Amino acid sequence: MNPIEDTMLISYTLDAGINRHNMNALSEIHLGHKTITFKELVGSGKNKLNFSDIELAKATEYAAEDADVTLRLYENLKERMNEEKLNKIYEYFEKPMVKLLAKLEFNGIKVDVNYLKKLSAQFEKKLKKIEKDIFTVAGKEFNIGSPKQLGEIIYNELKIAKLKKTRKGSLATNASVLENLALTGHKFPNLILEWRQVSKLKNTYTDALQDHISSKTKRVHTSFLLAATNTGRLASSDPNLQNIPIKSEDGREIRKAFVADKGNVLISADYNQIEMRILADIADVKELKKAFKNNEDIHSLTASQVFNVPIDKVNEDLRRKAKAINFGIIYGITQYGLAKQIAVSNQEALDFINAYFKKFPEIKDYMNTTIKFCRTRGFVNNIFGRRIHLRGINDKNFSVRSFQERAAINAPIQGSAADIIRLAMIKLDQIIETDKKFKTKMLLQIHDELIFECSQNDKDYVKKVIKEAMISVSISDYHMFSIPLNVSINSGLNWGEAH
DNA sequence: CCGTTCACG
DNA sequence: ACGTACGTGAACGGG
Repeated sequence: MNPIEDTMLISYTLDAGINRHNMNALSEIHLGHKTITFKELVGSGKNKLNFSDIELAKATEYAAEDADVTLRLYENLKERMNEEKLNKIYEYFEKPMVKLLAKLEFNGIKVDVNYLKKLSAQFEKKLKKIEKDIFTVAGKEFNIGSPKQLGEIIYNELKIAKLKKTRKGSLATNASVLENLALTGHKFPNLILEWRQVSKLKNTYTDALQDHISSKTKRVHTSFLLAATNTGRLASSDPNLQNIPIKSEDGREIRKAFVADKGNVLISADYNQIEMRILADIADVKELKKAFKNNEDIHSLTASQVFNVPIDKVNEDLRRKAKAINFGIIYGITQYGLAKQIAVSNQEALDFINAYFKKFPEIKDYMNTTIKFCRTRGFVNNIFGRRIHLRGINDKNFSVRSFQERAAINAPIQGSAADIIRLAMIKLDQIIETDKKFKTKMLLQIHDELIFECSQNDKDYVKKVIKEAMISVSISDYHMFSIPLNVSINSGLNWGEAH
């Protein structure tokens, strides 16, 4: 029995994709009452007061309104939730997360501050060096971090290629544009790309992370947001620990700064290709389901089907392309998107997509059915019955409508994966609270990955239990999976090593 | 405060 | 005829 209720989470369960879920917004929408905001109460800028300095009568009015509005919202939303039969989503997927995430936030994760400082200095040196080269090539000094100034140099001074503009009409200098410019043989674009990467790592990670270390615990404590995404995923902020680098060489170094306490290890447990598995399940894709049951390499299989070559003749390049197609499918593929991603012509991309749908016709059916359903109902469901609303699905603007259609295809897949890992977290939290032999702390969730910390001595048992729990959520009361789940699990003294 | 860019799944 | 692959948050520049 969990007696705590939360209007924000009820609203999220009912209206994800329609509203924001904070009390002020909900009050205006459902009660037609504009609340006193905290900002109005305490002021802003240099006149900003502390809550303790607010006149008692005013503080009372604010606090009483808060309580009144919350109760009225609860009565209002609870009714709708029961009528629409969404109470199970709220009870089983939302409510248990509140206390659980509080524990994750409270636990925090240790970072090696000296190591971060060393990395910062290293990046700084690298930046200075690249900066010098950039100014030499440009023939003058400018703010490399200003896309406006950079665009001027690229298109007006160096005249590397003809103008590319962003949606809003400014000069485009993003990575994909620069990569194309690099093909002209000019060295400038690659210098910028390198500078961008290193400055990103330094500013956003090695420098900023140090400011987030708690002086009390010497650890970093993120905030997990439970009602921020449309799909059921969590989000993380202050700092965001769900986008710590891993893809580049320099980036991976940053993961090593996340360390286990003395005598402990970090454990990382990843669902393998969970979204492709869910696609195979919801779209009932015979070939894919068979492949997952037989533990086959799914991207090689795709390559062999789409490019019509025997599976043992699939080379690295074909596999890479097939992998991009599989990702694209989950995002609601377009020929333009795929063409850009794997650097082929629009026609070739279209041919690949057509070949793909011919081999996996159930996927095309799933897409059509999902969009049709969404057009009439205004929302889609994931495998557990979570609802995601797509407000613009019938918009008369082609671009808006297409965007919503792709989101409608993606939402049940991404959202089912999000709810599967929620179940795993809830299950593991119960084990943590009840199994005296299972001594471990849950630290982070990164969409398809969980990070734990436990004693060196316990790690073998802990890993076994985690893996078993994550894999077995599939045979729960909520949904019978037609495909097995798989989990990779590793441990080490730091996050880089545990991955 | 918005737009651009880029880090992640 | 659209100029997009889905979902996020943070840093920075510039009005």
